[in-house]
Amino acid sequence: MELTVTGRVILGMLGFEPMSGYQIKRFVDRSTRFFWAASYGQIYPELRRLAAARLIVGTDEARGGRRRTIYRLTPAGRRALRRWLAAPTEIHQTRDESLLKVFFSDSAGSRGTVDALEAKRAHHLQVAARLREIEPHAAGAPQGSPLTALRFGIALNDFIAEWCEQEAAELRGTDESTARIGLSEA
Amino acid sequence: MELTVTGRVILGMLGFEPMSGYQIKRFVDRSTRFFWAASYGQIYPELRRLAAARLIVGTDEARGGRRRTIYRLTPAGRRALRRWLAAPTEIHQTRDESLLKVFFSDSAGSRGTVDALEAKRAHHLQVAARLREIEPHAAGAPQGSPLTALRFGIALNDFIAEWCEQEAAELRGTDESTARIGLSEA
DNA sequence: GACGTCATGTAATCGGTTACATGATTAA
DNA sequence: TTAATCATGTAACCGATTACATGACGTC
Repeated sequence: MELTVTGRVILGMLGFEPMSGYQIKRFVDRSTRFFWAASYGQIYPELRRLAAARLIVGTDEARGGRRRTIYRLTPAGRRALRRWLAAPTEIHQTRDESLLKVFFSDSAGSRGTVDALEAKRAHHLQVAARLREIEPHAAGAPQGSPLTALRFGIALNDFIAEWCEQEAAELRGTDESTARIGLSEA
Repeated sequence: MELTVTGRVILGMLGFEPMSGYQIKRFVDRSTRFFWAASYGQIYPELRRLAAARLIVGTDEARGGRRRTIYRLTPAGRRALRRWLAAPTEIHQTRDESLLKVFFSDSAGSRGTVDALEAKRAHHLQVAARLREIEPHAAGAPQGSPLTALRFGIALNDFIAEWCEQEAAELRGTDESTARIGLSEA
């Protein structure tokens, strides 16, 4: 029984506490979304697969006329979660379109790279700000390892923004100096 | 005519110089692969679509008995490339399984987070080393904006490795002190 | 009554990978 | 002659997103 990473995310979420599919989706949207998103179209079918594999069990806990299924880890599910956490991570493909634009930015003329770096910087500043909005002291705020991941996200986005800024400044500097000695592009 | 990002990558590659599908694949494997991969199963069909949209043209340039189609940008293709580079970037979803493990690492016991951070650190050290292997002074080595992207990759992976190391050290410290006063987990 | 939220689900589609097939050329 | 590389392609599959449908509850 091979699990998808999204399946493991669900196990991880249920490791915090029993939840419905809807609650998992909300939780993901407020936390892992920044480094691992999930949609209903993944979550509900995956919950069924996990239940079929006896890694989780769902109990009907309707609220009034609203049906609701709360899922919780089985002992086997908790073992699977621990096994995944202990196993070497094999998926590492990244997709960063803004870096792609930096890579190709020579095709956009002499100011291309500086523009691409500034756009990338703006994006990461925005993400860092949004991550900072996640109150670290309110009730329901991240603690323990989720907090570590949050702090990582903030540090990472700050770093990227700063790197882009410095690099852009440097490129603007060399651009100016080549302009001064008459070597700049038209 | 909406292009996929992989389609733009192909345009970007052909912006450097005319190439065959095979050469594009090799180029990608040595460069953008770290932040945007592409397989033959994407490249060849995409080349056809781009040719059908008149953004690139292919000319038969067989070498001996080996057939070969070299593609180059049309003026419209170059315009599309520049338009993409100038447009705001809309795709920003990241997938980082090793960070996911940090996020959930409380479920792996008291040493979980430290272990997850160390695993993440090891991975990024490895990537940084591989990026450094890309010789910056040999012929065919990255220059201009590709070099900027390479230096970004190195700086980024160095930063992540260092952050993980410091965080792990700090956590080990607090873990020890709680152990000393008798508050550690079994 | 309308809107927002709780709650569950599915069908169509998409972007992408994997695995395979074919065949020529070159170097060991 | 064998292996590596050049070169092009496709079919099956997979994970994931999008868009839609359904319906109950709370509140303005």
